[in-house]
Amino acid sequence: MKEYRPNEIEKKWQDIWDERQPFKAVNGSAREKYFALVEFPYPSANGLHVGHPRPYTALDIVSRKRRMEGYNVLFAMGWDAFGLPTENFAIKNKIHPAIVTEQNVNRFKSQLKSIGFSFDWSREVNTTDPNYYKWTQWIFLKLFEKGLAYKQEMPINWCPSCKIGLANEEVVQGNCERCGGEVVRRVKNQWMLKITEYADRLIKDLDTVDYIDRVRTQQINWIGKSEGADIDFMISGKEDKLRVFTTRPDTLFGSTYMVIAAEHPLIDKYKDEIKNLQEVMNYKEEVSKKSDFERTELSKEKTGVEVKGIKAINPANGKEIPIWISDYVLMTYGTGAIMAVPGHDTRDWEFAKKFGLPIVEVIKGGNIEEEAYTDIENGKVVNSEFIDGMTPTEAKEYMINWLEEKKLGDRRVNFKLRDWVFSRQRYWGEPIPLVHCEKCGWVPVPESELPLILPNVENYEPTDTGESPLANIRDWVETTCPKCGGKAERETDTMPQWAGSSWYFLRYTDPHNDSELASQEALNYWMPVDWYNGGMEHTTLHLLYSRFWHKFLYDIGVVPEAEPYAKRTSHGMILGDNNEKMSKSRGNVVNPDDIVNDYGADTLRTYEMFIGDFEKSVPWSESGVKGSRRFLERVWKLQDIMVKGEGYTGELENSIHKTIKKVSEDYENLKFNTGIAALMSLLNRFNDFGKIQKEDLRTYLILLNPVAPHITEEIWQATEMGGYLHETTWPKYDEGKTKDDVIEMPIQVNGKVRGTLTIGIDETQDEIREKAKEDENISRHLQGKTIVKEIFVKGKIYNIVVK
RNA sequence: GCGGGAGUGGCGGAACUGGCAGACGCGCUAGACUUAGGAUCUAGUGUCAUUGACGUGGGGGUUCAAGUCCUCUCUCCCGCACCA
Repeated sequence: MKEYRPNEIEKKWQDIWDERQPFKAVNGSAREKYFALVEFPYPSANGLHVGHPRPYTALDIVSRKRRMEGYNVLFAMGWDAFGLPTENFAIKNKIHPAIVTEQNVNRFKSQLKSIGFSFDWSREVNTTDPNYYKWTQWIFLKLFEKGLAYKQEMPINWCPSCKIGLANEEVVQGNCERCGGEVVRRVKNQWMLKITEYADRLIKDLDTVDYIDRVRTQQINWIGKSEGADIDFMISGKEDKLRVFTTRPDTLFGSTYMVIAAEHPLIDKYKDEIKNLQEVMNYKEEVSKKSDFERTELSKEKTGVEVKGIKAINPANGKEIPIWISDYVLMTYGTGAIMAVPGHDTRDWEFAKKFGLPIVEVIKGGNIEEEAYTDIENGKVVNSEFIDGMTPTEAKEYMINWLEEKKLGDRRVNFKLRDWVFSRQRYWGEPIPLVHCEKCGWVPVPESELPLILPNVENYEPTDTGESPLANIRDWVETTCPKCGGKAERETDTMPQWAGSSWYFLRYTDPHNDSELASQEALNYWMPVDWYNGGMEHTTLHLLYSRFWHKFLYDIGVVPEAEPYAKRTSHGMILGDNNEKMSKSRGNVVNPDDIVNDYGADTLRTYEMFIGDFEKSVPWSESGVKGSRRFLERVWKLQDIMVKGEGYTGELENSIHKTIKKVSEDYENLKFNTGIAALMSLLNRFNDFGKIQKEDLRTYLILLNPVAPHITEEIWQATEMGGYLHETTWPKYDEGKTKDDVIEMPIQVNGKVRGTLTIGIDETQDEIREKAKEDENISRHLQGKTIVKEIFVKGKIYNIVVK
């Protein structure tokens, strides 16, 4: 027998796969389909790192298994290639981002190929390809047409010294990453997408799909539906109202002051009557430097300023209460103003304590001297006139009706979810296909003119006015209005990277279609995605954005299903061997090329699946890699112990059936680590027994094939199993042969194991009790005691309780 | 801070629905083979302790029985909307 040389055999099989195309997905097939999806990567200049292959291998295993089960499988790959790092790299190195992208894609592709994934490469997509982004732009125009895209003043991070807008990531603790100067927030008119219009459906339809719990709950909480009321507080002495949103109208009588966001229009409106306007404006200036995230941090000391000169009236009891501004109230949530109930809200309580504002108890049940009592399930309403004695939940409902009746407010459902800021003042993104005409306003570029090609520029740096680099290309910007033919200017902002990644899986179904984003037949056949695996970090943005777009496409009749993904799972991150996140700066990045060269792709794949719980993050370990290589060496040597014989070896038969069952189930349930462990155990069993027959090996190779496709194909061929392993069918097991007739049952005395008995599966409790009494060790613990209770769980345990 | 998740030997992890904690692998120890060993094979390996006790981040509880359930608590990781 030859030595195991992974580099040779892996190249050999990859060439055979390229030649024979066994992983090609077929459109219009009569076979049942299976659409497996992994998140397509951002092709960075650093190349692949060992974190990438983890999810890819997992769904490659599922895809390979499905093909052997007879499915027509769609498993493809592409490139999410627009984005900031490429642009920054291009600026720094004076290379066009398209060239940088091409280089990176080539590198990624050859790396992925060397690992032997069964992607259908004929369906490769690239978000920066005009034939692709034509349809990204098309979807945007449909959103615009349906009124789901609108312009709004939104803050951006602005570096006054570099004179450019910065991404959040480029702001490090309030300072510019480039020059270190202080970053301020500056408003800019930006394109927004109304994802909030879909908020309710994005929650509700989670019931129709199979997402792992943590993804589901994180999405629900991110959307953050809360039910309550909008309440109007009169401004004292004016015919003007201040509207607040609250989830606790039951505590209205306990509202002793109000807080409005620093940006609230009320301040501007009454600036002549505010006695401490300078102080208020100074505070507003301070707040404008902070992000929402910093502003709402509870741990920090509360800050705020009273707006002197104007007061509000609590509509429940007519009392006059002060108005404050504070950074913990955000203009982006609710109405930008709150009624503060310090007795029953933690942040209000802290604020009131700090500034000496009155705290009134309106729900009995806690000690409001010590802390806010926020329980809505328990307690009784007090000090609240007509709702005294109710439970908070009853009072909430009563108050909402009361407010509506008195025209003091309305029932209101609010979402934490905010609309999607869709504009970027950047070069390397899809141009937004709209032109602005003095007469006609915003007019879409006609569909026939799509794709609107991203023009070449000399300089990719954003302009010092905060516009995108495209704004400098005057002959591109200046155009005519498609509607009236008059002078018009193009939108110069580009789309965020999320745009292209919100629908890429649809393109996989029909990647070369130039008249539709994908044909109806292709979408009807392939959608929805049967299994989508990706990182937890994409749960609230990418996953939600793509569900939103898909629902929109469903509403306009482009896609056949309301939900894009039938099933969503998530993998853990691979950390460096020092247990920290892999990063260039930490110097702990492992390149998969090195592992493939030194140990082989099959070893890399096996190790990544065996490394630990697929759903948890795990540190990389080079010695663990060696262990996986050793395992494959031992698999290779199975050829040495093969003997003549028909069917399974009798003594090994039950173990084989059990392993088929275990491995088949584990591959379906993200339990790749225990699946491989079962294969290792069976290997040990084979070696202990000393000889195996052809059929034993045959089944073994099929079970291992999805994890280690090259070595198994090679052994398959070397042992003349016939045909190709990738063309064979997945083995079946006989349930009866997975069960043992005789088991080792632990016998406990007072809950402690005092011995194990070998018993037949059908033996009765009485029989086992007698056996237990005969056992030396067990009987010693029963000696001189009386049996007070016996617990017998058939096939599991027997516990004798004595006194 | 808010939202989500995780803590089990020296290390990665396993444990179905509450039923023998530590499968499988790494590492380590001893032995065999070998000119050699960072190769391979064999045996052992939770801790302490002479037949037993202790042991799943920590405290309390429920139960015949708890890694698993309840309660309080500590630590770490992910996300927070312009990184993808």
